Amino acid sequence: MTSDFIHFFQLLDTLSELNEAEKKIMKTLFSFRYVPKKTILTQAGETAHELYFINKGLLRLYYRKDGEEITAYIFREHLFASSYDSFLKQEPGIQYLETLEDCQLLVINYRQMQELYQTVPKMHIITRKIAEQRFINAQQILSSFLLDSPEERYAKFEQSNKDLLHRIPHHIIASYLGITPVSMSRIRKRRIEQQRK
Amino acid sequence: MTSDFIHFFQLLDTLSELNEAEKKIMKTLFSFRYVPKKTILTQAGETAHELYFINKGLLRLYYRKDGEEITAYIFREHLFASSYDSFLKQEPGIQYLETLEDCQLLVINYRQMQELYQTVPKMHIITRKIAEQRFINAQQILSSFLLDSPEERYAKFEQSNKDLLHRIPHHIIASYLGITPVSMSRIRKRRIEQQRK
DNA sequence: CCGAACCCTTAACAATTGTTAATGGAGGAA
DNA sequence: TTCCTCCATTAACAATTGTTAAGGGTTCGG
Repeated sequence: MTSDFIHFFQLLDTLSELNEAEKKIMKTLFSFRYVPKKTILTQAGETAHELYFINKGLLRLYYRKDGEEITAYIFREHLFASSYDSFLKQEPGIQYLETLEDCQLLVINYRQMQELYQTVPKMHIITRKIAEQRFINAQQILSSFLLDSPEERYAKFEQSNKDLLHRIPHHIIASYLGITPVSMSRIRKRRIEQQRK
Repeated sequence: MTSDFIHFFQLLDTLSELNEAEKKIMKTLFSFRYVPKKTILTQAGETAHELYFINKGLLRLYYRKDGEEITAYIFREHLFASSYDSFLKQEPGIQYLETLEDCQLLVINYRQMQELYQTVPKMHIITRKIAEQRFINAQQILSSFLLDSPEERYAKFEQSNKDLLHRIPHHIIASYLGITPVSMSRIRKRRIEQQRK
Protein backbone atom coordinates (compact mmCIF):
# COMPACT_ATOMS: atom_id res chain seq x y z
CA MET A 1 0.00 0.00 0.00
CA THR A 2 1.15 3.51 -0.79
CA SER A 3 -0.04 4.78 2.57
CA ASP A 4 2.65 2.62 4.17
CA PHE A 5 5.24 4.92 2.65
CA ILE A 6 3.84 8.32 3.55
CA HIS A 7 6.18 9.15 6.42
CA PHE A 8 9.03 7.35 4.73
CA PHE A 9 9.03 9.60 1.69
CA GLN A 10 8.17 12.60 3.79
CA LEU A 11 11.52 12.13 5.53
CA LEU A 12 13.47 11.28 2.39
CA ASP A 13 12.12 14.30 0.52
CA THR A 14 13.70 16.57 3.10
CA LEU A 15 17.08 14.98 2.33
CA SER A 16 17.05 14.80 -1.45
CA GLU A 17 14.33 15.22 -4.03
CA LEU A 18 13.20 11.90 -5.46
CA ASN A 19 11.25 11.45 -8.67
CA GLU A 20 8.44 8.95 -9.11
CA ALA A 21 10.62 6.38 -10.86
CA GLU A 22 13.03 6.38 -7.95
CA LYS A 23 10.21 6.10 -5.45
CA LYS A 24 8.79 3.19 -7.35
CA ILE A 25 12.07 1.32 -7.12
CA MET A 26 12.21 1.96 -3.42
CA LYS A 27 8.71 0.66 -2.91
CA THR A 28 9.70 -2.62 -4.49
CA LEU A 29 12.81 -2.97 -2.34
CA PHE A 30 11.34 -2.06 1.01
CA SER A 31 8.73 -4.45 2.35
CA PHE A 32 6.10 -3.93 4.99
CA ARG A 33 6.21 -6.04 8.13
CA TYR A 34 4.19 -6.25 11.28
CA VAL A 35 6.19 -7.25 14.33
CA PRO A 36 4.71 -7.90 17.78
CA LYS A 37 6.07 -6.45 20.99
CA LYS A 38 9.20 -7.99 22.54
CA THR A 39 10.45 -9.47 19.29
CA ILE A 40 14.21 -9.61 18.90
CA LEU A 41 15.10 -8.45 15.40
CA THR A 42 18.86 -8.78 15.75
CA GLN A 43 20.80 -10.98 18.13
CA ALA A 44 24.23 -10.15 19.48
CA GLY A 45 26.77 -12.50 17.96
CA GLU A 46 24.90 -12.55 14.67
CA THR A 47 25.11 -10.26 11.68
CA ALA A 48 22.31 -7.75 11.19
CA HIS A 49 20.94 -8.33 7.73
CA GLU A 50 18.18 -5.78 7.79
CA LEU A 51 17.57 -2.08 8.16
CA TYR A 52 14.20 -0.83 9.41
CA PHE A 53 12.12 2.28 9.03
CA ILE A 54 9.62 2.60 11.86
CA ASN A 55 6.11 3.48 10.76
CA LYS A 56 4.66 2.82 14.16
CA GLY A 57 5.99 1.59 17.47
CA LEU A 58 9.24 1.73 19.40
CA LEU A 59 12.48 -0.20 19.10
CA ARG A 60 15.40 -0.35 21.42
CA LEU A 61 19.03 -1.23 20.91
CA TYR A 62 20.76 -2.75 23.90
CA TYR A 63 23.82 -4.48 25.20
CA ARG A 64 23.97 -7.32 27.64
CA LYS A 65 26.46 -7.26 30.47
CA ASP A 66 26.46 -9.80 33.29
CA GLY A 67 22.97 -10.87 32.32
CA GLU A 68 21.75 -7.29 32.53
CA GLU A 69 20.28 -5.38 29.62
CA ILE A 70 21.71 -1.94 29.01
CA THR A 71 19.91 0.30 26.57
CA ALA A 72 22.01 2.07 23.97
CA TYR A 73 19.22 3.81 22.12
CA ILE A 74 15.47 4.04 21.81
CA PHE A 75 14.15 4.47 18.28
CA ARG A 76 10.94 6.38 17.73
CA GLU A 77 8.42 6.46 14.93
CA HIS A 78 9.70 7.69 11.56
CA LEU A 79 13.32 6.87 12.19
CA PHE A 80 15.62 4.38 10.57
CA ALA A 81 16.80 1.75 13.01
CA SER A 82 19.28 -1.08 12.96
CA SER A 83 22.20 -2.56 14.78
CA TYR A 84 24.16 -0.24 12.50
CA ASP A 85 27.58 -1.38 13.53
CA SER A 86 26.82 -4.92 12.45
CA PHE A 87 24.67 -3.94 9.47
CA LEU A 88 27.22 -1.56 7.97
CA LYS A 89 30.20 -3.83 8.47
CA GLN A 90 28.20 -7.01 7.83
CA GLU A 91 29.93 -8.60 10.78
CA PRO A 92 28.53 -10.07 13.99
CA GLY A 93 27.71 -7.30 16.45
CA ILE A 94 27.33 -7.08 20.20
CA GLN A 95 23.96 -5.35 20.25
CA TYR A 96 20.41 -6.61 20.38
CA LEU A 97 17.59 -4.88 18.56
CA GLU A 98 14.13 -5.47 20.00
CA THR A 99 10.62 -4.11 19.68
CA LEU A 100 9.24 -2.37 22.75
CA GLU A 101 5.74 -2.19 21.28
CA ASP A 102 3.85 -3.80 18.45
CA CYS A 103 5.51 -2.28 15.38
CA GLN A 104 4.78 -1.52 11.77
CA LEU A 105 8.09 -1.54 9.93
CA LEU A 106 9.48 -1.04 6.46
CA VAL A 107 12.31 -3.50 5.92
CA ILE A 108 15.23 -3.72 3.53
CA ASN A 109 18.08 -6.18 3.62
CA TYR A 110 21.75 -5.55 2.94
CA ARG A 111 21.75 -7.02 -0.55
CA GLN A 112 18.73 -4.97 -1.53
CA MET A 113 20.40 -1.92 -0.04
CA GLN A 114 23.41 -2.38 -2.32
CA GLU A 115 21.03 -2.76 -5.24
CA LEU A 116 19.41 0.48 -4.21
CA TYR A 117 22.75 2.28 -4.23
CA GLN A 118 23.26 0.99 -7.79
CA THR A 119 19.85 1.88 -9.17
CA VAL A 120 19.28 5.09 -7.22
CA PRO A 121 22.64 6.83 -6.81
CA LYS A 122 20.91 9.63 -4.94
CA MET A 123 20.72 7.11 -2.14
CA HIS A 124 24.34 7.87 -1.32
CA ILE A 125 23.37 11.45 -0.61
CA ILE A 126 20.42 10.39 1.51
CA THR A 127 22.33 7.88 3.59
CA ARG A 128 25.22 10.31 3.92
CA LYS A 129 22.90 12.88 5.45
CA ILE A 130 21.27 10.28 7.66
CA ALA A 131 24.67 9.08 8.85
CA GLU A 132 25.70 12.66 9.53
CA GLN A 133 22.57 13.27 11.56
CA ARG A 134 23.05 10.08 13.50
CA PHE A 135 26.61 11.07 14.24
CA ILE A 136 25.57 14.49 15.48
CA ASN A 137 22.89 12.86 17.58
CA ALA A 138 25.33 10.37 19.10
CA GLN A 139 27.70 13.20 19.85
CA GLN A 140 24.95 15.10 21.60
CA ILE A 141 24.14 12.16 23.83
CA LEU A 142 27.82 11.69 24.52
CA SER A 143 28.17 15.34 25.48
CA SER A 144 25.48 14.82 28.07
CA PHE A 145 27.60 12.17 29.74
CA LEU A 146 30.58 14.51 29.78
CA LEU A 147 28.83 17.72 30.78
CA ASP A 148 25.80 16.76 32.83
CA SER A 149 25.16 14.98 36.10
CA PRO A 150 22.80 11.98 36.08
CA GLU A 151 20.12 14.26 37.48
CA GLU A 152 20.54 16.80 34.68
CA ARG A 153 20.54 13.97 32.18
CA TYR A 154 17.25 12.74 33.55
CA ALA A 155 15.80 16.24 33.44
CA LYS A 156 16.73 16.64 29.79
CA PHE A 157 15.33 13.24 28.95
CA GLU A 158 12.07 14.04 30.66
CA GLN A 159 11.83 17.32 28.81
CA SER A 160 12.27 15.88 25.34
CA ASN A 161 10.72 12.45 25.86
CA LYS A 162 7.85 12.99 28.21
CA ASP A 163 5.75 10.32 26.50
CA LEU A 164 8.39 7.60 26.89
CA LEU A 165 8.13 7.76 30.67
CA HIS A 166 4.68 6.27 30.26
CA ARG A 167 5.31 4.05 27.27
CA ILE A 168 8.23 1.97 28.50
CA PRO A 169 9.50 0.56 31.81
CA HIS A 170 11.63 2.94 33.84
CA HIS A 171 14.54 0.58 34.28
CA ILE A 172 15.09 0.69 30.53
CA ILE A 173 15.31 4.45 30.65
CA ALA A 174 17.60 4.29 33.66
CA SER A 175 20.12 2.10 31.86
CA TYR A 176 19.93 4.44 28.86
CA LEU A 177 20.88 7.31 31.18
CA GLY A 178 23.77 5.32 32.60
CA ILE A 179 22.31 4.89 36.07
CA THR A 180 20.53 2.21 38.11
CA PRO A 181 16.74 2.08 38.49
CA VAL A 182 17.22 2.77 42.20
CA SER A 183 19.17 5.91 41.50
CA MET A 184 16.64 7.09 38.95
CA SER A 185 13.85 6.59 41.42
CA ARG A 186 15.72 8.74 43.95
CA ILE A 187 16.24 11.43 41.34
CA ARG A 188 12.54 11.44 40.50
CA LYS A 189 11.70 11.79 44.17
CA ARG A 190 14.13 14.66 44.63
CA ARG A 191 12.64 16.49 41.67
CA ILE A 192 9.07 16.15 42.90
CA GLU A 193 10.09 17.52 46.29
CA GLN A 194 11.83 20.44 44.65
CA GLN A 195 8.79 21.23 42.52
CA ARG A 196 6.70 21.73 45.64
CA LYS A 197 8.67 24.86 46.49
CA MET B 1 53.41 19.34 -2.98
CA THR B 2 52.15 15.90 -3.84
CA SER B 3 53.77 14.41 -0.76
CA ASP B 4 51.36 16.47 1.32
CA PHE B 5 48.56 14.26 0.03
CA ILE B 6 50.07 10.80 0.49
CA HIS B 7 48.13 9.78 3.60
CA PHE B 8 45.08 11.67 2.44
CA PHE B 9 44.66 9.62 -0.73
CA GLN B 10 45.78 6.49 1.05
CA LEU B 11 42.70 6.83 3.24
CA LEU B 12 40.35 7.89 0.45
CA ASP B 13 41.41 5.01 -1.77
CA THR B 14 40.19 2.58 0.84
CA LEU B 15 36.75 4.18 0.66
CA SER B 16 36.27 4.62 -3.08
CA GLU B 17 38.60 4.38 -6.04
CA LEU B 18 39.54 7.79 -7.38
CA ASN B 19 41.05 8.46 -10.78
CA GLU B 20 43.79 10.98 -11.45
CA ALA B 21 41.40 13.67 -12.70
CA GLU B 22 39.42 13.46 -9.50
CA LYS B 23 42.53 13.57 -7.39
CA LYS B 24 43.71 16.62 -9.28
CA ILE B 25 40.49 18.45 -8.46
CA MET B 26 40.85 17.57 -4.84
CA LYS B 27 44.40 18.84 -4.73
CA THR B 28 43.23 22.22 -5.94
CA LEU B 29 40.43 22.42 -3.37
CA PHE B 30 42.34 21.29 -0.31
CA SER B 31 45.11 23.60 0.80
CA PHE B 32 48.07 22.92 3.04
CA ARG B 33 48.40 24.80 6.30
CA TYR B 34 50.83 24.81 9.15
CA VAL B 35 49.26 25.61 12.51
CA PRO B 36 51.20 26.05 15.76
CA LYS B 37 50.28 24.38 19.03
CA LYS B 38 47.41 25.80 21.07
CA THR B 39 45.72 27.49 18.12
CA ILE B 40 41.95 27.64 18.25
CA LEU B 41 40.58 26.72 14.83
CA THR B 42 36.90 27.00 15.70
CA GLN B 43 35.31 29.04 18.45
CA ALA B 44 32.08 28.10 20.20
CA GLY B 45 29.38 30.55 19.17
CA GLU B 46 30.80 30.82 15.69
CA THR B 47 30.17 28.72 12.61
CA ALA B 48 32.86 26.26 11.59
CA HIS B 49 33.76 27.08 8.02
CA GLU B 50 36.50 24.53 7.54
CA LEU B 51 37.12 20.81 7.59
CA TYR B 52 40.62 19.50 8.27
CA PHE B 53 42.63 16.44 7.44
CA ILE B 54 45.48 15.94 9.88
CA ASN B 55 48.80 15.14 8.26
CA LYS B 56 50.71 15.58 11.47
CA GLY B 57 49.83 16.58 15.00
CA LEU B 58 46.87 16.31 17.34
CA LEU B 59 43.62 18.25 17.59
CA ARG B 60 41.04 18.22 20.29
CA LEU B 61 37.39 19.12 20.32
CA TYR B 62 36.07 20.44 23.61
CA TYR B 63 33.21 22.08 25.41
CA ARG B 64 33.41 24.78 28.03
CA LYS B 65 31.31 24.52 31.15
CA ASP B 66 31.69 26.87 34.11
CA GLY B 67 35.04 28.01 32.74
CA GLU B 68 36.25 24.43 32.57
CA GLU B 69 37.31 22.72 29.38
CA ILE B 70 35.80 19.31 28.75
CA THR B 71 37.24 17.24 25.96
CA ALA B 72 34.81 15.63 23.54
CA TYR B 73 37.33 14.03 21.24
CA ILE B 74 41.01 13.82 20.40
CA PHE B 75 41.84 13.63 16.72
CA ARG B 76 44.93 11.76 15.61
CA GLU B 77 47.07 11.87 12.51
CA HIS B 78 45.35 10.87 9.26
CA LEU B 79 41.84 11.65 10.41
CA PHE B 80 39.35 14.23 9.29
CA ALA B 81 38.52 16.69 12.02
CA SER B 82 36.08 19.51 12.49
CA SER B 83 33.43 20.85 14.77
CA TYR B 84 31.15 18.68 12.64
CA ASP B 85 27.93 19.74 14.20
CA SER B 86 28.55 23.34 13.25
CA PHE B 87 30.27 22.56 9.97
CA LEU B 88 27.53 20.28 8.66
CA LYS B 89 24.66 22.51 9.69
CA GLN B 90 26.57 25.73 9.00
CA GLU B 91 25.27 27.12 12.25
CA PRO B 92 27.10 28.39 15.34
CA GLY B 93 28.23 25.46 17.48
CA ILE B 94 29.10 24.98 21.12
CA GLN B 95 32.43 23.26 20.61
CA TYR B 96 35.97 24.52 20.34
CA LEU B 97 38.53 22.93 18.05
CA GLU B 98 42.14 23.44 19.06
CA THR B 99 45.57 22.13 18.18
CA LEU B 100 47.33 20.18 20.92
CA GLU B 101 50.60 20.10 18.98
CA ASP B 102 52.12 21.89 16.03
CA CYS B 103 50.05 20.60 13.14
CA GLN B 104 50.27 20.07 9.41
CA LEU B 105 46.77 20.20 8.02
CA LEU B 106 44.90 19.92 4.75
CA VAL B 107 42.05 22.40 4.76
CA ILE B 108 38.83 22.76 2.79
CA ASN B 109 36.02 25.21 3.45
CA TYR B 110 32.31 24.63 3.22
CA ARG B 111 31.83 26.31 -0.13
CA GLN B 112 34.67 24.33 -1.66
CA MET B 113 33.20 21.19 -0.15
CA GLN B 114 29.91 21.78 -1.97
CA GLU B 115 31.89 22.37 -5.15
CA LEU B 116 33.62 19.07 -4.55
CA TYR B 117 30.28 17.27 -4.26
CA GLN B 118 29.31 18.78 -7.63
CA THR B 119 32.50 17.99 -9.50
CA VAL B 120 33.31 14.66 -7.86
CA PRO B 121 30.01 12.90 -7.10
CA LYS B 122 31.97 9.99 -5.66
CA MET B 123 32.56 12.31 -2.76
CA HIS B 124 29.08 11.48 -1.50
CA ILE B 125 30.11 7.86 -1.14
CA ILE B 126 33.34 8.79 0.61
CA THR B 127 31.75 11.16 3.09
CA ARG B 128 28.92 8.71 3.66
CA LYS B 129 31.40 6.05 4.67
CA ILE B 130 33.35 8.50 6.81
CA ALA B 131 30.16 9.61 8.54
CA GLU B 132 29.21 5.99 9.11
CA GLN B 133 32.58 5.25 10.65
CA ARG B 134 32.37 8.30 12.84
CA PHE B 135 28.94 7.25 13.98
CA ILE B 136 30.12 3.75 14.85
CA ASN B 137 33.05 5.27 16.67
CA ALA B 138 30.86 7.65 18.65
CA GLN B 139 28.59 4.76 19.53
CA GLN B 140 31.55 2.75 20.78
CA ILE B 141 32.64 5.56 23.07
CA LEU B 142 29.09 5.97 24.25
CA SER B 143 28.84 2.26 25.02
CA SER B 144 31.87 2.62 27.25
CA PHE B 145 30.00 5.17 29.36
CA LEU B 146 27.04 2.81 29.65
CA LEU B 147 28.88 -0.46 30.20
CA ASP B 148 32.16 0.39 31.89
CA SER B 149 33.23 1.96 35.15
CA PRO B 150 35.58 4.95 35.00
CA GLU B 151 38.40 2.59 35.89
CA GLU B 152 37.60 0.24 33.01
CA ARG B 153 37.28 3.23 30.72
CA TYR B 154 40.74 4.38 31.71
CA ALA B 155 42.13 0.88 31.19
CA LYS B 156 40.74 0.73 27.67
CA PHE B 157 42.03 4.18 26.86
CA GLU B 158 45.49 3.27 28.09
CA GLN B 159 45.47 0.14 26.00
CA SER B 160 44.56 1.80 22.73
CA ASN B 161 46.19 5.19 23.24
CA LYS B 162 49.36 4.50 25.15
CA ASP B 163 51.23 7.30 23.36
CA LEU B 164 48.68 9.97 24.26
CA LEU B 165 49.42 9.56 27.97
CA HIS B 166 52.81 11.09 27.20
CA ARG B 167 51.80 13.49 24.47
CA ILE B 168 49.07 15.46 26.20
CA PRO B 169 48.25 16.66 29.75
CA HIS B 170 46.39 14.14 31.88
CA HIS B 171 43.58 16.47 32.85
CA ILE B 172 42.56 16.61 29.19
CA ILE B 173 42.33 12.83 29.10
CA ALA B 174 40.44 12.80 32.41
CA SER B 175 37.73 15.09 31.08
CA TYR B 176 37.50 12.95 27.96
CA LEU B 177 36.87 9.94 30.21
CA GLY B 178 34.21 11.84 32.11
CA ILE B 179 36.11 12.03 35.38
CA THR B 180 38.18 14.59 37.32
CA PRO B 181 41.98 14.68 37.20
CA VAL B 182 41.98 13.77 40.90
CA SER B 183 39.93 10.67 40.26
CA MET B 184 42.08 9.67 37.33
CA SER B 185 45.19 10.00 39.45
CA ARG B 186 43.64 7.69 42.03
CA ILE B 187 42.77 5.18 39.35
CA ARG B 188 46.33 5.24 38.05
CA LYS B 189 47.66 4.63 41.54
CA ARG B 190 45.29 1.74 42.13
CA ARG B 191 46.36 0.11 38.88
CA ILE B 192 50.05 0.39 39.65
CA GLU B 193 49.49 -1.20 43.04
CA GLN B 194 47.51 -4.03 41.46
CA GLN B 195 50.23 -4.67 38.91
CA ARG B 196 52.71 -5.36 41.66
CA LYS B 197 50.83 -8.54 42.56
C1' DC C 1 -10.33 -15.35 39.52
C1' DC C 2 -5.92 -16.38 41.19
C1' DG C 3 -0.99 -16.91 40.98
C1' DA C 4 3.25 -15.56 39.10
C1' DA C 5 6.22 -12.48 37.05
C1' DC C 6 7.54 -7.97 36.58
C1' DC C 7 8.50 -3.57 38.24
C1' DC C 8 8.75 0.84 41.00
C1' DT C 9 9.87 2.54 45.30
C1' DT C 10 12.21 2.85 49.69
C1' DA C 11 15.68 1.90 53.15
C1' DA C 12 20.36 0.98 54.86
C1' DC C 13 24.98 0.49 54.03
C1' DA C 14 29.18 0.23 51.06
C1' DA C 15 32.02 2.08 47.54
C1' DT C 16 33.34 5.48 44.47
C1' DT C 17 33.75 9.88 42.85
C1' DG C 18 33.67 14.96 43.48
C1' DT C 19 35.59 19.03 45.97
C1' DT C 20 38.97 21.77 48.03
C1' DA C 21 43.45 22.59 49.23
C1' DA C 22 48.35 21.85 49.67
C1' DT C 23 52.79 20.14 47.89
C1' DG C 24 56.33 19.58 44.78
C1' DG C 25 58.06 18.88 40.16
C1' DA C 26 58.60 20.12 35.26
C1' DG C 27 58.98 23.27 31.62
C1' DG C 28 58.85 27.80 29.46
C1' DA C 29 60.04 32.86 29.43
C1' DA C 30 62.87 36.66 30.43
C1' DT D 1 69.83 30.86 35.88
C1' DT D 2 65.58 32.23 38.19
C1' DC D 3 60.84 33.05 38.33
C1' DC D 4 56.43 31.79 37.14
C1' DT D 5 52.89 29.05 35.40
C1' DC D 6 51.03 24.73 34.69
C1' DC D 7 50.23 20.27 36.21
C1' DA D 8 50.12 15.58 38.68
C1' DT D 9 49.63 13.75 43.03
C1' DT D 10 47.90 13.21 47.65
C1' DA D 11 44.94 13.94 51.65
C1' DA D 12 40.54 14.79 54.01
C1' DC D 13 35.86 15.34 53.78
C1' DA D 14 31.31 15.76 51.40
C1' DA D 15 28.02 14.13 48.17
C1' DT D 16 26.30 10.89 45.10
C1' DT D 17 25.67 6.61 43.27
C1' DG D 18 25.80 1.49 43.56
C1' DT D 19 24.23 -2.72 46.02
C1' DT D 20 21.19 -5.61 48.36
C1' DA D 21 16.91 -6.56 50.09
C1' DA D 22 12.11 -5.99 51.13
C1' DG D 23 7.34 -4.38 50.27
C1' DG D 24 3.54 -3.59 47.52
C1' DG D 25 1.29 -2.56 43.13
C1' DT D 26 0.15 -3.93 38.39
C1' DT D 27 -0.27 -6.93 34.51
C1' DC D 28 -0.80 -11.08 32.15
C1' DG D 29 -1.74 -15.90 31.44
C1' DG D 30 -3.83 -20.11 32.88
